[in-house]
Amino acid sequence: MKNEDIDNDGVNKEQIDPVQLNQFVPYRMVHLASNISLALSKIYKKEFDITIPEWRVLAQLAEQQKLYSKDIGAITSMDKSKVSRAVKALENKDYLLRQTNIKDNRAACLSLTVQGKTLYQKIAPKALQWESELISVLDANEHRVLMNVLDKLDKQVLQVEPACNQYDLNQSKN
Amino acid sequence: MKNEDIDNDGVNKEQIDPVQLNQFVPYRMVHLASNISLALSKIYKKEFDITIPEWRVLAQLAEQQKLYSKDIGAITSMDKSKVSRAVKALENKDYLLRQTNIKDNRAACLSLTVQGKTLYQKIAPKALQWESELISVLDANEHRVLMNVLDKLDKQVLQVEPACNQYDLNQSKN
DNA sequence: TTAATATAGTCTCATATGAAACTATATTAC
DNA sequence: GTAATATAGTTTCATATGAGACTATATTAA
Repeated sequence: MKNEDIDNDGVNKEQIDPVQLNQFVPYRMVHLASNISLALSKIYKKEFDITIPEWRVLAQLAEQQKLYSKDIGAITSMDKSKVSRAVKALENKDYLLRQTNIKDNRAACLSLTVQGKTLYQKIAPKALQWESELISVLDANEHRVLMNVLDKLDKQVLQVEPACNQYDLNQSKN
Repeated sequence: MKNEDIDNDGVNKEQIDPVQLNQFVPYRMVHLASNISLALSKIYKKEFDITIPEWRVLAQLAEQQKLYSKDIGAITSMDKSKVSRAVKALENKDYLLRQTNIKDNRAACLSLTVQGKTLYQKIAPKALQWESELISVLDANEHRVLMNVLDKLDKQVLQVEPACNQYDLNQSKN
């Protein structure tokens, strides 16, 4: 044990590292993402009256032309409820067309209407412009490292989680 | 105009850059943060039965000893409703003590109980261990750049947003 | 002192969410 | 063919959220 200091509540101090939230990567990532999400959602909402899930569906369909809800969920990492709601909302606004698959009546092939494509063409430049202003404070190296780090952490976050649920992590500490 | 291709819906293609979500920093950050948040919240919930807002309050009070709700909100970037709920929950579980400020009856000085400090000492090593496993895939340089990038983007995200709300960004494109 | 304003924190309300139940359809096993 | 199982997508339900109304208290202006 590092030292024997006991504070006036009888709790041993300095025994453990304090978690400084400001240097704690999970907090920093979640906090930044929340601000990014908030800023973009305001733009999407105010200027185009769509939500972020709707925007993701729109962007995927603009890129891929035709997709099933299932595929959109897989590509955008949104669960099927979220996709279902976003698709329904876009359809109600006439941005999206469903065509039931003749081979499988459960699934509907989704594509954008002309209005949907037009909307996308209005939003996409703003989204890219917003992103470019955001990352304008990074130099080329920082941007490159960031994208690489995001790739690595995306993979690693899926590896770390189950370990924590199944084993006592402190075992590996001693 | 780059070219004159018109697709069969009459929509001009290749006129605009497509937004590839996988290279779109906002999407990547939000997606990663969501997975991080989900993984950590499962651990906090399963092993300690607390939420992420409660964890943040706990961590701040462990670091600072005594704080007002207002300060915790400011430090952790949580709105007052969220702080209020987290404080109430921690108090109900006897992890936190409120002492009304004699000088100002509106505010309560918050501190951790012995149980609260003990809980923190159990969670903190797990949280740090989880983080260290997460970032174990980064080398020293990547980690350093990441922290620096997070600092820069934290500041910049607050700068970019209002501009988008007030001006047409496309103006600066031409 | 009294009125007007500001502040700390709680509560209400409308909305967003994921998990899981559910419907309808398709596929597989027999 | 029929039963059992799997799948696509919707809906329900319980929970988490932020905005803003609200309560109680404090401060400032007159």
